[in-house]
Amino acid sequence: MLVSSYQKPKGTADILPGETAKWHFVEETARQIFHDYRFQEIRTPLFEDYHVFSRSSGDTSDIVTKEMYDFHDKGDRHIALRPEGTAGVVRAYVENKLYGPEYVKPEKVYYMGPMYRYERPQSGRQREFHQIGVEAFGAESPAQDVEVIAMAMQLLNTLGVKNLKLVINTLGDKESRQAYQQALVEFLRPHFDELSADSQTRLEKNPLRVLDSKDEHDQEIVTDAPSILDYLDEKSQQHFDTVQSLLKDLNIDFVIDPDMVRGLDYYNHTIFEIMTDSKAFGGKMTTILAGGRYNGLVEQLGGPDTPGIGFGMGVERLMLVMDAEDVKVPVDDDLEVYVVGIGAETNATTLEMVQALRKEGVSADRDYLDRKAKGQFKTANRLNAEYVITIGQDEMTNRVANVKIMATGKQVQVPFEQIAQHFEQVQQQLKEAE
RNA sequence: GCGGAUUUGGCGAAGUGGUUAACGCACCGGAUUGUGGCUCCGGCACGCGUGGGUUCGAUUCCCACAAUCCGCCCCA
Repeated sequence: MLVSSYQKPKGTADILPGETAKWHFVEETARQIFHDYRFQEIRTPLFEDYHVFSRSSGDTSDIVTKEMYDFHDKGDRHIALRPEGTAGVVRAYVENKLYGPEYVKPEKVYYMGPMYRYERPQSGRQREFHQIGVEAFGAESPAQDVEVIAMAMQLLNTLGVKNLKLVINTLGDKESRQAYQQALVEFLRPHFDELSADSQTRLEKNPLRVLDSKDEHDQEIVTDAPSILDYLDEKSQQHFDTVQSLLKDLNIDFVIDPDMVRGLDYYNHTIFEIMTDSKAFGGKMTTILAGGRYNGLVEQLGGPDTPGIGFGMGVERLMLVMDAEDVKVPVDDDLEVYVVGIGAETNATTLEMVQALRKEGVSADRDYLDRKAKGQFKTANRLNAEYVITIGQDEMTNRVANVKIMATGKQVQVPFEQIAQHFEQVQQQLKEAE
């Protein structure tokens, strides 16, 4: 036997035929729900100019500084595989001038596909992974925030994920955020020496990140830190209040976590995460979907001042949860008819038979390995065939085949023509004869 | 980037410094020259992650590397 020396790249995964049904289920469910909310699909490149991500995500974010899967191509262009979906979509929105007056606003789009981050693989984390996400451009209204959140909740509910916890926060507008950041730095600076090394760095580069430090002592210090909620200007406060009241109107439960921040720098106003304590992650609260508002990002990437909001969901993580909760995925791999041919002379006839059945819309298959009748029946049984049609010398002569109902073992003779043209009638007759 | 564990056939899993690497499952064939189950019989690793080293001899000892899994950081 030839020993394969090839292995998939670290952190990637093959999605095999047995698993794709689950992917179809997730993707089709998402498409259907997005359709109902009037979001349309957008497809953008898997790679972009490096700066599309570095400028949008923030030069100090971890994604840019250590997780970007980037390289220089033969034309010495600095390319990066997309680490997340929003930046590329915004770039496409701007480049194709989807903000133009001929488009109905808001522009609502969704995407699904692979994302890339250069990091150590572990449970629920790969270098190539998949996200399903949405973006809505052009609406500043809190109702748009709530629509996006409600759609996310409906998606996860429909997919059978239990124990969902919606956590929201606001970062306010630019001014509010700056005022808060200043207050936070002033509060933290006296504690600088007590902070963990990581948080000391964060204080320099992105002070808000100190808030969600995992370090216990950091957490103690942060307990008394000022809250963003006390630094919102009137407009920001009003936006956040309206988001909350609309969520209540829709009976969507949520909690506010004023310490929640985001890994990407472009967010402002409403940010949210949907978490679950599924046993897939050892019962610890884990985020499977996250998003927020990013007013200003479109402008940052060269477009007109345009508000936006969206979310991204990690598909592999979602599926770990679905597995743990034993979500039943509809599988559509049932075989209706297996055609058994006996003897090499039946080769053409059995092929014609399966083709005729397929043209009727019946799923049909046959043997391709020159197996004997017994072997073919075993295969039909393994494939869970509903019917087996047997064709041998006599059948070819008389143009009448044996049709066997595998569940009962009952077998009847049916003319070729009837099978090839009206298999549905054959099925009907067999059922009535039961 | 740091730390831990693991790596024997398609899958699970024994095992030993020395002629043919258990066993189970799955699969293939036969008993039944045209019919699914059971049973019985037979077949199925030029090979024990990769590369070196020690040795008369290595899957078994040593070293390096890789991959996988898990944790930290961070995140979906």
